[in-house]
Amino acid sequence: MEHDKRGQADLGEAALPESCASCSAYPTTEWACLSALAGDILKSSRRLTTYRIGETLFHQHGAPQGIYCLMKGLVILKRFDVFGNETAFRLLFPGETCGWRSLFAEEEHVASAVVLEASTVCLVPRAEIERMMKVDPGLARQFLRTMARDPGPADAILLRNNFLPARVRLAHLLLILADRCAANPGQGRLSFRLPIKRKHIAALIGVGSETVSRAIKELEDESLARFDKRDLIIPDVAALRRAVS
Amino acid sequence: MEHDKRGQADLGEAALPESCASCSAYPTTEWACLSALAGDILKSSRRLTTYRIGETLFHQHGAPQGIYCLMKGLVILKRFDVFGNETAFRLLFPGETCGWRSLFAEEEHVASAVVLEASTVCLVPRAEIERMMKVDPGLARQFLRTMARDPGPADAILLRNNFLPARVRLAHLLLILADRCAANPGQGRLSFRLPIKRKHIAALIGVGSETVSRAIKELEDESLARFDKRDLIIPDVAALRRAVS
DNA sequence: CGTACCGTTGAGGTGAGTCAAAGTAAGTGG
DNA sequence: CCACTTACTTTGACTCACCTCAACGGTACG
Repeated sequence: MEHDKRGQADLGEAALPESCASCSAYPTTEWACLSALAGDILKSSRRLTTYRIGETLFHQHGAPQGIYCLMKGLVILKRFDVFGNETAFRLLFPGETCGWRSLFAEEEHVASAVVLEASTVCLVPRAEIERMMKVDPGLARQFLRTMARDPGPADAILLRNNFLPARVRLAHLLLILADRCAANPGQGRLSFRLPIKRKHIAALIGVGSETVSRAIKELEDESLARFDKRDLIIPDVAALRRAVS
Repeated sequence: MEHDKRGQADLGEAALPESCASCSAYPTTEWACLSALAGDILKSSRRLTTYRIGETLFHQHGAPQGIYCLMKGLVILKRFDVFGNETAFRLLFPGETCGWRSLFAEEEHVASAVVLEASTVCLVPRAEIERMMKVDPGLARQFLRTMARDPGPADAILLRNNFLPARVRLAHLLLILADRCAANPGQGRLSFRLPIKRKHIAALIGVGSETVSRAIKELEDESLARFDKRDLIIPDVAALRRAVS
């Protein structure tokens, strides 16, 4: 029952693939279960787009167009409430898809998908998803699994829990990010580069960015982590995990 | 794109139904889409159980047994973290199902389902769900829709938002409950009986129960609501909604 | 008629928000 | 390549919302 490791694919400077099956993101996506027939629908219908930092795949309150498949880059899912507060609840790494929740709910988007790093994204239009599901009923099962495993809601319980102090929530986020970003996610020493800015960390754990600064200092004072700009060293993952549980 | 009204079915003192199709909860469940063939599987495999207050349908960390279909009563989904904090994120009303997330994720339960009112529940075993999905691919689509529309994550953004004061979060919860519990959910005056205790309100909006008491008084001071034990009167729903957005 | 739980109220402490300012990095254009 | 602008990060001082602990009345239930 361990976390699966989607989005670890190293896409490097892969050329734009001719077919989806040859895309480096393909094996970790839901499409990997498709038969050749449905695969052809996918290949011929997907629309490849590149996005620059700050652009959005879709906006809160917009109508769902299809499913977005991140080939390269980094995307954050965030939501603005009526008071102007900004809440982030998910990072999207290469090899992951987004946009499916509102598509299957047949409702407007409740979040915006904002590009944090220059990204290459394929959009699979909704009509073709319908067709593929008819051809391959397994695709629905696959998305059922994806949605059920969506870390968003589960993480929220750790990351946005009012009863947990900011320091602990930050630590949880670091552990989650380590799982994704560290070269060798083990139990001992571990170092990696944070993929996001302080303010995104703040939005993910539901505090102000000043509080993130202070929580970072606390972790450093306890020797649980060392920060140097975006570079992070966790001397002892097990110790960090113990400290927050 | 409005909220659908599952769980409004008035089950009264319905006798235990012979078949699922005649169950008062049936029309609002995912099973409603089943063909006669799959319906037979459902009918012959479901296991009906009655629960008393405080009993649980399933425990956090337990293995998923199947999907629970609430015929009568009230269930709360909550999660305990390592610090002993208790966080509730969903109320289950008659005609709704639960247990599907961990089932489809093939992971252990991340929450416990605790009975708040004496409840009548059918368990549909996982093996039969597999069989029904084979016979009726539409069932997978139906659960996709259910999961995508799960109000839990969406509500969490309103109810457990650190940036919103307790008073506002409480108001949001009242509006959500009004949608479910009020006889005539309209825009003007509205009254209904709260289905849950103060401490459950507290767990749902992520504050202590003392804070709930104080937030209640604040709403009363602003004449946005009047509480008398579990009985609630909202003089002007539109005004309340305006006050929190 | 106890016993236990629930709900309210009070007093006190504190974590984190807010505002403001300074330091630091990252772009931008000449 | 440097001056300049802009965005990001950190730090401090202050305030406040909410947590915690504690006490009390009300209610349910055996």
